[in-house]
Amino acid sequence: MTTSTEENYLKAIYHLSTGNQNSVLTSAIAGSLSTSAASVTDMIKKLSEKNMVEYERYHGVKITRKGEKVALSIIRRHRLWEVFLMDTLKFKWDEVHDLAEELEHVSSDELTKRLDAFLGFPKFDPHGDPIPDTNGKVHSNGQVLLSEITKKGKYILSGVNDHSPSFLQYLEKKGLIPGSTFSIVEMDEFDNSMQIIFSNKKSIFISKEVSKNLLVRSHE
Amino acid sequence: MTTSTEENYLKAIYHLSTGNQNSVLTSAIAGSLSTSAASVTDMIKKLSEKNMVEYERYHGVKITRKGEKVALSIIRRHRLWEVFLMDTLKFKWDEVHDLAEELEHVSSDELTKRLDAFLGFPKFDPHGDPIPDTNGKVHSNGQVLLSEITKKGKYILSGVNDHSPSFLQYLEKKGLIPGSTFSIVEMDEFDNSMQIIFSNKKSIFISKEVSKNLLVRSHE
DNA sequence: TAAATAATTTAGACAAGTCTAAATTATTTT
DNA sequence: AAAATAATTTAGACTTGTCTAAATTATTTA
Repeated sequence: MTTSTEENYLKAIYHLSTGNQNSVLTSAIAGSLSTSAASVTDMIKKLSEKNMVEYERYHGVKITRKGEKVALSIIRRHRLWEVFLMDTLKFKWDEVHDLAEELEHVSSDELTKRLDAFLGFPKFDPHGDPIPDTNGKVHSNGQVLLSEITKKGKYILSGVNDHSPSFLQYLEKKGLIPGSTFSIVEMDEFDNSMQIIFSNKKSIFISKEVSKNLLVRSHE
Repeated sequence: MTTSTEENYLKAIYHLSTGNQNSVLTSAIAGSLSTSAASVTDMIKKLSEKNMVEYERYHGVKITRKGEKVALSIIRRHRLWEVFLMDTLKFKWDEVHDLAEELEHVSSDELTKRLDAFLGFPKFDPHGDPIPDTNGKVHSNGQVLLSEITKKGKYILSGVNDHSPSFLQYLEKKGLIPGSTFSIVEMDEFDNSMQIIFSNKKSIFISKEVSKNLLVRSHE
């Protein structure tokens, strides 16, 4: 089986892999998990032994299908618990991430199955991120990073990539909540900032720092 | 703070203490946690450093008020999760113990508080055991071990001390579910077995092995 | 009460996961 | 393409929790 620690490494590697065809570098994993590069190297060897990742010395790792399945099952649990914490226990969206981080490691497929049923088989978590299904498939959902978008138009905020309370509180203050729709008014080539306008005519500026953590879908 | 392992030791020591004024012996803890006496000695020293137990070499430990508070807060979480698993997720009563054993270590007082409110502030878990309140008080509830009872009469099954699936399944088969009422018909001095009869006239024998794991209250 | 037995503790080792500092390999700069 | 810099790995150590085997202390038996 997998330990909680292994699961956290696999999640991090999975997240760093998406959108990105290349190998995931040791330093990226270390940064993401706030640990040392040396520790990452040790764990990578262990995961490689278990065929969860393909490891090439000095060149990072690629997650295997087996490792990806483990990662997706943890992400599935995480997002279901987030729905539970918000919908059932009425936590706020910036409070659920850390708790879900603990609950996701309770290892019972039956529990996950029943929780899913109780919640009414939700397809997205409170941050708008899709919940992988039992077979480890994600409804990719046409999501793109706002920072990658090149043409103006109407978009809907469908998810976030940074789940820290401070970021979520910032978004809320600005009116950027999953499901909110807006149009891009202007994009600045130099600093990659953009100006957007909501349906209520309120307009705000968004820096690259922010837009690279926002997932959006085209709206009509 | 306390680790999951420390919490499990404190729970075990607390349970072994109740009803029993004496010190808890190393071997009893080792038996209860299926670990070696040597490991118990090591952990006891650590808990003693933290003033969770009073330790006297070769003579076992007594739990302190501080240690007891930690134990009761874990037991509170455990029993609330059991209620959640049965009432909300529809697990059977012999399936909830092991899951609650994992969930109880998720450390958030806010989570416990909201779970409690969501469940409607239950006072007993599905096995009939009382749920300690936030201040670490247990409504002792007049419970006595069936094996300690000396006079015949009517009793109500209010809890169990063995939460293993096999024991619970055995009880269910015999009709012994929390809340069931029965009268003691006969008590055998030699092997400490007894015969009881339910209100529906069905009668069964109960061995000492079983009665020492059943908690009852006098019924009128 | 002395000998035998049982319980407990100590000593030394191991596994998982972590760290810092030093050595190695890649990459970038000039 | 060699030198400088950056990234990665190795070496060795530490912590938590565990174990077995040996030594010590308590308890029981005769």
